[in-house]
Amino acid sequence: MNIEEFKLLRDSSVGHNLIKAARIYNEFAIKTVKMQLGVEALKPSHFQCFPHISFEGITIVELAQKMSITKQAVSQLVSELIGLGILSKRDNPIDRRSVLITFNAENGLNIMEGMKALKKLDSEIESLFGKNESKKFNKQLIEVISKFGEQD
Amino acid sequence: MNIEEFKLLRDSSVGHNLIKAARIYNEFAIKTVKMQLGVEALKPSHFQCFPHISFEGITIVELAQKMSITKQAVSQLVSELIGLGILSKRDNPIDRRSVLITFNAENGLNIMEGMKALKKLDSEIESLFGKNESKKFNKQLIEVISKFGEQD
DNA sequence: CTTTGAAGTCAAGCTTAGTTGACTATATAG
DNA sequence: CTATATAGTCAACTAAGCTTGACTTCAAAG
Repeated sequence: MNIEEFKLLRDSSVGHNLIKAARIYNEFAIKTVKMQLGVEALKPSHFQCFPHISFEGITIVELAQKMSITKQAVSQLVSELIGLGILSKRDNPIDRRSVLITFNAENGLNIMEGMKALKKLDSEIESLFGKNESKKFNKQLIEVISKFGEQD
Repeated sequence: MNIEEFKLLRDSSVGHNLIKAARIYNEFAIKTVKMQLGVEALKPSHFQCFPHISFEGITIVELAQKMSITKQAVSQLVSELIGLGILSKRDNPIDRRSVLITFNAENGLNIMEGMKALKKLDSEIESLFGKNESKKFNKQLIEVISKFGEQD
């Protein structure tokens, strides 16, 4: 392999662009949602919780399993998010040791604004590519996930 | 927005899949290159150096600028990579304060094996999508980067 | 009703990936 | 020749994002 080959490889790598695109998109998304929620203290790690929080509620231990981190770490993240008014906790009627974590209903409007902001980002990708191409792009991402992924 | 809408949004988000695909691909790539290089001590942060290292050589300060971190941090990373036999240092003939960092020529074979392993991953994406679709996918990633990115 | 275990919390410590400040050696402008 | 600036290194510190271990409270099996 000579220098030119190396440069070509380095600059044309799909993998490299995949990682770079994700990093840039993620930074943009965090900035956008923070602005929409008006919560400057929101950290990247907080975002990892959201996809697993349902309106029915989820326990700390279940959340920890889904996020593949310890329940102690989750406990910390959740208490921060409750402090920020984003999540809330209620007793689990069928097991008084555990609690059910949900989005904070009183602050529901803000959450929805945040979700809408994310949706808007998604639709910006859609308008960038066109609807059909955007769907195909998404399908390709899912293929990459199942090709190289083990869990989830 | 009701529960079903929320779930749909959460699971179909292109952005979410972009981030997930990149994370999974990255983990897989690091594992693969580590195996090929036979260097268990290689850390994710080390990978950030490679795209900026040319065969002509680059100084610590230049590398720091490209990576957008301090020269002190780069100095640390580079000395680790030299310790691992991956990079090497030579005097800069036109400025004796600085050094030129290159890939280690004596260990060149291994580096090329690592590069080939990465290239193989790329070609696995290509064979997953087909050549034309793969090119389009790459072009779309570049569009995302320029849409949401500021620097680079 | 006792033992065993699971849910959650508190506190301490760890790793990664940096930053900041002080220093040495060399370059360069005047 | 001197003053100032730049390249690199060393060491100490910081922040994020965890883990580990000890503890309390409740559940559930015998």
